Amino acid sequence: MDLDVAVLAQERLGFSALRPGQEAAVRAVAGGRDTLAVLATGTGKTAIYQLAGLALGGVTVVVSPLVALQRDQLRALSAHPAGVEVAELNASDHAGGRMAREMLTHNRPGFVLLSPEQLTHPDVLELLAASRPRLVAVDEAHLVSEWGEDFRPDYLRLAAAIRAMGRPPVLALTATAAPPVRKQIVHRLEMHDPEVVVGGFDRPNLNLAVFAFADDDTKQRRLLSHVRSSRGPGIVYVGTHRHAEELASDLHTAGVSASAYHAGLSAKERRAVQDSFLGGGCRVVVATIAFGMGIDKPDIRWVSHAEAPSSVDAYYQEIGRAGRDGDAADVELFFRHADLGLNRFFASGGVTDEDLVAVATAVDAQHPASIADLAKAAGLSAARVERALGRLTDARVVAVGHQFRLTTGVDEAVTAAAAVEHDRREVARSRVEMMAAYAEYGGCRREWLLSYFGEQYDGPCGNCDNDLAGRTAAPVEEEPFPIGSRVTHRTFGPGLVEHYDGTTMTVLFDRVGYKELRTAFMIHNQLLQPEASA
DNA sequence: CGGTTCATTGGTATCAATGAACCGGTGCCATACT
Repeated sequence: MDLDVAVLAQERLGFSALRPGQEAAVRAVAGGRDTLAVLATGTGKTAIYQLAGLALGGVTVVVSPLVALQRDQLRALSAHPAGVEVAELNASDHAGGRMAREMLTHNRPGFVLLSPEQLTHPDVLELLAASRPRLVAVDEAHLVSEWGEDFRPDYLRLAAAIRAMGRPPVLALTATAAPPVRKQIVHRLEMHDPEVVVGGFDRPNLNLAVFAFADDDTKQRRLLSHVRSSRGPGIVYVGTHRHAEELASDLHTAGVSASAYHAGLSAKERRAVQDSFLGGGCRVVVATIAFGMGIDKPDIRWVSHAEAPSSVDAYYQEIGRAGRDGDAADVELFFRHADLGLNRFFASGGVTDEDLVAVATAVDAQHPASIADLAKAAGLSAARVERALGRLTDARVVAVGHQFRLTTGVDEAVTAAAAVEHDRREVARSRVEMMAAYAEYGGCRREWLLSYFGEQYDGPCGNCDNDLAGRTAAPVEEEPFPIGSRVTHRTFGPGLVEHYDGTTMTVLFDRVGYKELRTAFMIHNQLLQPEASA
């Protein structure tokens, strides 16, 4: 398909230039291909689905995680007179819902913004299916992987909803996704032979540093004085509501303009903190992971972490909010090994074999039509049923149509789903351990982070703490397999060589996640082999 | 996993010490009340 994306952008949206990643992604989608675009914030991801939608014509369905984001996007889309309609569809805006319904019933071209939950309403899905959408765009697509498992399970049912809409091309968009997250997105959205566009992860203006502590009191004191002497707007990420309140209050006492932000606050309070931070009234926000998505403040000068987040992916997402204006910004991790306990706890929670048996049996015997029916039949809470159903869906042993059905026998389904759950837990735990590996790394931190995201970079970068102190990673003794090559381990199975550090190597295994291995041991005992090419 | 809270204990006044139990992050949505 010979589509002049630049001309389309100019004529319909008034854009004079497109970024390289944007053009490649639009071209692929407009040509009818499923596309995963991993592009840095600020690349204009909205423009990608907007242009692709205009090129394909008809209705574009945009799945977006937060009502607040939908509203921002609605504004952005309406700002350019592209000659099509834009409407949101959610529980909090009846007028918007009416607009969307009207647009769909009368078959008018345009964009419909909604949450994954909306697609579980049969009437909404029917309405969308009847309009034969030409494109489904999934924004913040890493959430398919991060939130689908236990928090917002309807992310796991997107594939079924997309099938019900006639399976138009799927465009998944995200700023941060390491290889296993990309794989998970492709798997769960059932993307066929997708075009994968990956832009650069490098953020050269971020100065990376880690301060390590054994003792919590010392860490808290150092953090407090660090923030007191900081300059310009900044964010401190903490692990719990309680810490957010305490630190904000301590800072306030010390004369720093600081506010806490977490999901325990009322919508009104959260709004006030956010507005004050954006407007410059409040200089420091002490926040849990609730804060950040949709916050587009270019001059955030620093981001500090009082506790390590649950993965390097989450860490990179959070520090990525600093220095969007391109000026230097300081990014500091106050690390204590014991703090990983909370993350290990969050990573270990999951689905028991008993739950899988109960749910699989109920699906097989009754072909329930809804989660509520299924919960009643299995004798479990809806939340537990959702989680178990998620593993069965991941294992591809349950079919979702008007009713839930197993595609195999009960025993086989349970075995397959239990294997999925086992691997999921291993991967989640290994992701927590990678956070410690980053904190304890002795060489160029920027090089380490970029290799985590599969990007080649040769340090020193000269602006991380290790480089500035003249520290270097232990020399790599041997490098038997090239970085980025596929290998097979006798027990861990196939994986990707990520990194070498002194006498160890890091491999990302498909089934069990990240492992740090003794390089010499692997070779001597022939535990690792290059993967036989297919 | 690790911290905080709360009840029990001991030995007879208060309270320190011990250990068990509990809790911890993200947001859609619907429904039932003012």
